[in-house]
Amino acid sequence: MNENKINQRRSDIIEAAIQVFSEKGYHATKISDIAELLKIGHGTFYRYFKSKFDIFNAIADDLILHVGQMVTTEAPTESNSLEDYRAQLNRIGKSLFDIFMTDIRIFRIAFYELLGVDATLNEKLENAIKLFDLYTEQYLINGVNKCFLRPDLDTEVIAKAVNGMIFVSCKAVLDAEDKDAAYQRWMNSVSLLMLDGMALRA
Amino acid sequence: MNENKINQRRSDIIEAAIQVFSEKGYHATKISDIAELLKIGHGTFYRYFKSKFDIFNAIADDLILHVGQMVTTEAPTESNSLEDYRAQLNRIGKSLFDIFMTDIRIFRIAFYELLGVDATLNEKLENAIKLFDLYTEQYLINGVNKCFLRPDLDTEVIAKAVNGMIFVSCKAVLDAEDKDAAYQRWMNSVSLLMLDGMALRA
Amino acid sequence: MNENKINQRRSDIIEAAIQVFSEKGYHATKISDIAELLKIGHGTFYRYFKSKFDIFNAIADDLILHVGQMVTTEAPTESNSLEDYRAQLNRIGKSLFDIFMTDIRIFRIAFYELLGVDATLNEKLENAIKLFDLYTEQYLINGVNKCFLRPDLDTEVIAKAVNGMIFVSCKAVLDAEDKDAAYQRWMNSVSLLMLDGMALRA
Amino acid sequence: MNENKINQRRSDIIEAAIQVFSEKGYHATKISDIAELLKIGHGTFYRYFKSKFDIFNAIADDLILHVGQMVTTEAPTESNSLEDYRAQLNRIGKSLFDIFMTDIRIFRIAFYELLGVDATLNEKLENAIKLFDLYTEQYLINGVNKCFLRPDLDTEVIAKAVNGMIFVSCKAVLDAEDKDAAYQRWMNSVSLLMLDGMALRA
DNA sequence: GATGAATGAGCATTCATTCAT
DNA sequence: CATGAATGAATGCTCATTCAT
Repeated sequence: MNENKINQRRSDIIEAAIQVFSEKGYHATKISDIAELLKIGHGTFYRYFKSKFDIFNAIADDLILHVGQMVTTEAPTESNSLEDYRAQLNRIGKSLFDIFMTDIRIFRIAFYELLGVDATLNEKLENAIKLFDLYTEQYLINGVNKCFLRPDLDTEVIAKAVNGMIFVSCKAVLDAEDKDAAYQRWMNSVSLLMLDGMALRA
Repeated sequence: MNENKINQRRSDIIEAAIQVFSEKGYHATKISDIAELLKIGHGTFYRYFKSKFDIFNAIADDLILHVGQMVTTEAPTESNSLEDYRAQLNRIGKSLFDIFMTDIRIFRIAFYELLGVDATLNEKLENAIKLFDLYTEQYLINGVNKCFLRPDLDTEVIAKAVNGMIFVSCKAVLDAEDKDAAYQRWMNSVSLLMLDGMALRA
Repeated sequence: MNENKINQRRSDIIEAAIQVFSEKGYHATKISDIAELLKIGHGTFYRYFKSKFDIFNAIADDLILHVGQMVTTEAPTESNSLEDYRAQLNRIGKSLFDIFMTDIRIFRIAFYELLGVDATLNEKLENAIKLFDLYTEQYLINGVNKCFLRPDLDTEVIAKAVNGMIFVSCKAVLDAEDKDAAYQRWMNSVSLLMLDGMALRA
Repeated sequence: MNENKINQRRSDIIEAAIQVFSEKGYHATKISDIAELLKIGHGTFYRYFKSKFDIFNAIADDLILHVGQMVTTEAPTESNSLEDYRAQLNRIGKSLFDIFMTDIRIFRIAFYELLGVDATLNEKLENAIKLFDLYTEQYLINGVNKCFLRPDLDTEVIAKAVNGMIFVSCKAVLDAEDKDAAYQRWMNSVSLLMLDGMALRA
């Protein structure tokens, strides 16, 4: 069997596994569920993955890889003005939404399942989040350096808070019926919160 | 055995269950783990709770109840100026931290375990969050009405975004060594983000 | 449940396990076979033994213990003449036959199953045999010292050869219909071989 | 593919199987282990042997055949004196050692694996041993008839006892570092035991 | 009420064997 | 003929739950 077919089958199994994991959760998912979905023998699963945990790990790694790639695409020091920054924020938000919107099920796994399955996975997710936090902080530091963000920002803490908002946004947009409209609403509000605050200014 | 003793034992079991669930997670927790911790027979467990799921549900209900109570303590319409509002924000934040700081294990369960165990529980948590979002929105609406918050706020979306930040904050503070210091840093940054934004103003 | 009942049940399971192992062999024995024989749930088995290997090990240890006890009962330096020695040989042979005759199935396990299941078990059996060889050698050395056995005996090798004969004898006697008669025949021949040899002397 | 090639491949597979069976034991040996050793597809195995059991049987048959051939090479009635007999004993012992020394792995299979795999195989081995016992008995009877062995020998029993010693010897020699030296020691002791006995004679 | 012995449904995983290519 | 992907029967083991004592 050629390389392509093997990879195809592997992908099919991952695809089916994502489906079942996102529907039933890790623990309630039986290998036979995944196999049945593909109409293959459940022994076949084990030709492609070592164990149930193995495939879950593979899915998690994929997810984390995607997020990592996304985050590194934009250079943190690129923007030189508040306007640049707003635009950049928009691009980042868009990419993140795109990643998850491609497959809502992945997001569901990331948030409903990744934690609590296994200490290793917890750590993996924590590290991914930490990485994401660091990148966000770079943007903030850049803004402070370029003098378009407040000089007294607690960048470490604010980076995490901002990312918290972003994750909530992702979830909300993905749960919305009209995702484009939701995306606009959230983007506007998040960017308002981040840059301008809610207080009415004279 | 009188009513009191029964309730005492029930509480003991819940206490032990919280301990074990937060350490091992729902699926890895065995009823016998809980029983052993209390030095009772594991058959006894079933005289107080119908099933493993039953007690987990009870814990979740408790948690959600606490959050609900906290939220309703403050009247959303109380503050009349930005200063009042800042103060109120601080009180709300404090209460929330207090709930979770009383028992970090509860928080761990809420975030690491509640999701993914069962669809019913997911829904319950979603509802609690929705409730919390609604309350937060009331504060925003009050601020808009009283003219100390921007009139064009998308209160529904912003409420959710703000709550997202708050949850991230709770996690961060609880994970910190010096929780009081962390609380101050986070409270300052979150309230800055909420009210003033990061942009440097001329 | 009191200690006695627990031990009783444990013994019952061992008894049933010996039965099934000796009939079907280790690998072909299913835990459920053992459980069915006792009309107990197969989960019950695991209350008394950690695993299939665990109980097999327990049986092996028992067997080895018995042999060890038997061997140490007779003092190797007791006999002072060829006549004493013949008598002692008879006693030793008798004990060994007794051990195995109590339960032919144990013997079958020792010879048909103990080897090849697991390296640890192989080693255990080898050690038991080595021990037995050493004891036998003590008897030979005593005989040489007391001058009723040839001074040029290669005691190490001969001890092993003698024990080889003894094991073959055990097997033969146990397989015989009339075990008492068979015992007599074998005992006579083995002791003749050991002490006098087959050659006709002038 | 011509007959020769087919037989060659069959032999190769048997050779590899002996290797793996003797290393891992029957049950722990996977068909794919054998195939991998030969760098052939494991499906190919089934073109030459019906099943895992089939090849094991073939190996066992081979082994038994070899022993049979060896035993029949020497005519039991050849020796006419004790001296002849001693010499013949040496030749027989030598051939037996040779068979097994050619391939220690075969011996390991014979002793560690043949028993306990399957009732049919057990019976086969028993028959081979029985055959060997019968031949040995012929030598004894010849010795009695030719009056160089005691007239009162229980030839049936003694044949078996002697063979027991011989098997133990084989094992010991094969396990020894210096096999030639070991062979000498064992041969001397066994032949002493057989013909002369251990007792010191005046 | 308390206990913990008994239970068996349930599931991950292995591997001999088949058969389409 | 050779291959190795696919298969699924088979089994050890866990643990929530029951119930006799």
